[in-house]
Amino acid sequence: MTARERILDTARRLTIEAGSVPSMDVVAVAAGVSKGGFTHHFRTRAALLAGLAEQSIDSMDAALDAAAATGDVVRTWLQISMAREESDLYRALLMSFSEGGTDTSDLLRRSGEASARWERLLAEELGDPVAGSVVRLLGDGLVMSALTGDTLPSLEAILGWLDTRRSPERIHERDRGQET
Amino acid sequence: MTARERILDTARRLTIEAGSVPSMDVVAVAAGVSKGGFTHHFRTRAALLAGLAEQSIDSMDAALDAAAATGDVVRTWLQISMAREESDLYRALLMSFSEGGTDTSDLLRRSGEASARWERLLAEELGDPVAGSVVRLLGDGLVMSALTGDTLPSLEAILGWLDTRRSPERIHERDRGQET
DNA sequence: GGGGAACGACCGACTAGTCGGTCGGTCCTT
DNA sequence: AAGGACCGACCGACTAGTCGGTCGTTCCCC
Repeated sequence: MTARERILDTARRLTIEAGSVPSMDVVAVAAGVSKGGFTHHFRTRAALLAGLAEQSIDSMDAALDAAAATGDVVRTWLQISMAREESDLYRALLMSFSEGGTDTSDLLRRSGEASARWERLLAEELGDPVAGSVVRLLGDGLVMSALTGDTLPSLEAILGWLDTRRSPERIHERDRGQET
Repeated sequence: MTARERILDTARRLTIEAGSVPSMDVVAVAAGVSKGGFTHHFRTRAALLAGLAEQSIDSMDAALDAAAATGDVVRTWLQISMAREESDLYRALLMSFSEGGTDTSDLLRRSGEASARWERLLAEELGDPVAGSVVRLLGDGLVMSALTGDTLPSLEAILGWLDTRRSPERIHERDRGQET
């Protein structure tokens, strides 16, 4: 495991634990690397944020692309959005992006592009652009409200509510599962 | 207008403009008050955040309570969630709450209680607890995703999508408007 | 009713610490 | 010996919070 990977993994873990991306010094110490060693791999804080974001977006892309093959995009999207770790990381990253100071405009842009990509997958599976937007926003809402520790409805309850929204033939198609 | 109100209003404006709650010094200068005068009214940063949160939650409570009288809770909730200023302020506040350091646990608690209150109003109007949760989360998602500047569906599109989800007699009831 | 004590509002310099970032240097590999 | 990986002391900007002090007002007692 290279030092860069070690730094990135440590930063990810600390971010999830703390709820916000820690300072460069803290990450460096926790990763067992000197300040100089840290800046050798991540010249600026924005570079660290970009690394974390790339890691996160890539894994989400992979999960949703795989789910698209079996018609499970909606379930996967909501499932990941409800996962504690993913929520904390994603929220902390978005928070850091809007911190004043370091230029994070292209991070926000890339994050927005990823959201649009995922929304497209959702819309395709649901056969309705508005439904795609709604479910995508629903996931973002799950991430957001995990912060205040609200009691959330179960994944199955949400999926059930969504299913009654769909036309009968689509429900039937879904019930047949992955045999298509 | 008292100095305290001036500080609070200035902090609110700067927060919306910057996307995050500015430092105490910045707020003090912008409000035309000295550092000492500032701390006289807000002893700690957490006190400032609490002031902003109270202001925000109170206005939301007032709007939704008024909407409940005319059966417009869902529309009002989504409308406010889509409003630029409200989104920016609400997001910035939640972000500040999870900043490490100052004790903001009761701020998060109060925010969570407010969310639960609003979700109850939504569920009552929709006649379904799961639908109430979903719409509440939808609003949170709108707030969240306003950060990345995504193109959002129109309010009418979302309301239309939600209406087809409701049972026929309820749609009819809604179409008759406020005459009940 | 006049003098002084007490009060709250406000001031601004100061502290102690954290932050992101820089830089000259060392070590190890090829 | 050359270059990438890594080291750690250092810098300046900024942060939240403290503290001693200055006003104008009010209230009380003689």
